[in-house]
Amino acid sequence: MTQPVARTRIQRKNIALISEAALSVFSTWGFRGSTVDQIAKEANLSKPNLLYYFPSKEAIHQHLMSSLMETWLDPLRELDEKGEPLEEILTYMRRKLQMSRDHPRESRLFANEIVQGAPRIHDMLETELKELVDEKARVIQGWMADGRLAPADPWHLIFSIWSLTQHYADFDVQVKAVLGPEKPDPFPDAETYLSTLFTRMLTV
Amino acid sequence: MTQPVARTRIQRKNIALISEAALSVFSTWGFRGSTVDQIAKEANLSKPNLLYYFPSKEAIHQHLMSSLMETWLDPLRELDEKGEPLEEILTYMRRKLQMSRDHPRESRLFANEIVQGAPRIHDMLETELKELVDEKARVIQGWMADGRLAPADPWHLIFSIWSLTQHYADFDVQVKAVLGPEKPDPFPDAETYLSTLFTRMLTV
DNA sequence: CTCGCGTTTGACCAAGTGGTCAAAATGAAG
DNA sequence: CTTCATTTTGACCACTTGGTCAAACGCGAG
Repeated sequence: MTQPVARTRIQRKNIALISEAALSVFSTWGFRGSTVDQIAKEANLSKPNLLYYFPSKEAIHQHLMSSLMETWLDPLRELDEKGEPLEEILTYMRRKLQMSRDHPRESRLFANEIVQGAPRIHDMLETELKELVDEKARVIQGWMADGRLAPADPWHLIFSIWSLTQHYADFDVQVKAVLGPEKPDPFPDAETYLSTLFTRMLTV
Repeated sequence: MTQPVARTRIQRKNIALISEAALSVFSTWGFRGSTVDQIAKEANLSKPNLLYYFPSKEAIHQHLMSSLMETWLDPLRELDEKGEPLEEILTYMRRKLQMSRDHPRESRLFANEIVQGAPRIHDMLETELKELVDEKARVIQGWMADGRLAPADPWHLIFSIWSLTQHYADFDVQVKAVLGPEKPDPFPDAETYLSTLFTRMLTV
């Protein structure tokens, strides 16, 4: 399944260049709205040269998606059954918010893909993602059953963390337009607001 | 500014047909990912015939966006200073959730546009949208100052209502994939969850 | 019935699309 | 400094794209 990683220095460098460029382009225009020329130009490579490293536009996108799915799910994986429940969930929320701040392009790449029906990652959602969410939802359910968190649907709780945190990356233009130029960085306020929200929601 | 409305029966019918088709196509593929051919086929018109009613792909998109922006903001406009605060906000949330259920394509159309940097509606966001949000945020701020709602940043409160409700339209594929086939309609649970969330958040 | 205006269309175009290929340039190992 | 595999490129291709246009169609008022 997994191909042997790039050997030569040049290969490593160019594959990294292409990934970077493709991330920018795909996250801005979506798959169908992006062109190989755009990606090549952004990576400072000629189009045939780019296609020497990846056989097709599809392949670039697949490469990006699978290498990103890993890191994207990491924060949820770290949610620890043995930790203090509220603190675990607040930490998860903060990690996700941090990712929206530090990796907005990655967030938008997923957003684009999913809004447009996730044709290229639908399987991953139904297997890998579903299994992880189900597992963690049951952990949260356990905490609630033990009276350590106020009761609520744990699946929708997870959805709400995703939607609230990713909103600040995916809809960043809208957030900035509404808050205006005197509030160029919404993240500090967002963190305060979201901490309050989930604390009030989950405190017994 | 506003063109005289369609005169003949045929014009009305075809403009409606095109709008319908364009909504489906644009909301699924984004602006750059959509083609005039697709829209024409979806509307059962030939491409030149479609371009007889709208001068360009851009024009169709603009027409859609401006006629939608209206209805999209209506629920927020109805938030009434004189009403019972918590009830007003819960009603707003429910209306937005209802729109996600009943008009997911409209929601995705906006999502696509904004995720991709809102190049065609940026002005509207900074003027029309910002003014409305500022106005309503100050109303909410007043309620909080009067001790009728628990304190919280009203702008981020509005963002959170948007993000949470639209999530069920925009990321519907993901939600359905995670919940699995035995839970084909997430909306009833979503409404319960969100009602609880905002009640706990805002009750003094 | 027929005339004119609104409507529809097939054929067409230039530009852009994803992708190929043979040939040229370049690097690293001996 | 040679040699050979790796890397890079210009030219090219078939197809799709947004958009045009002249000609044909058809509906309703007189």
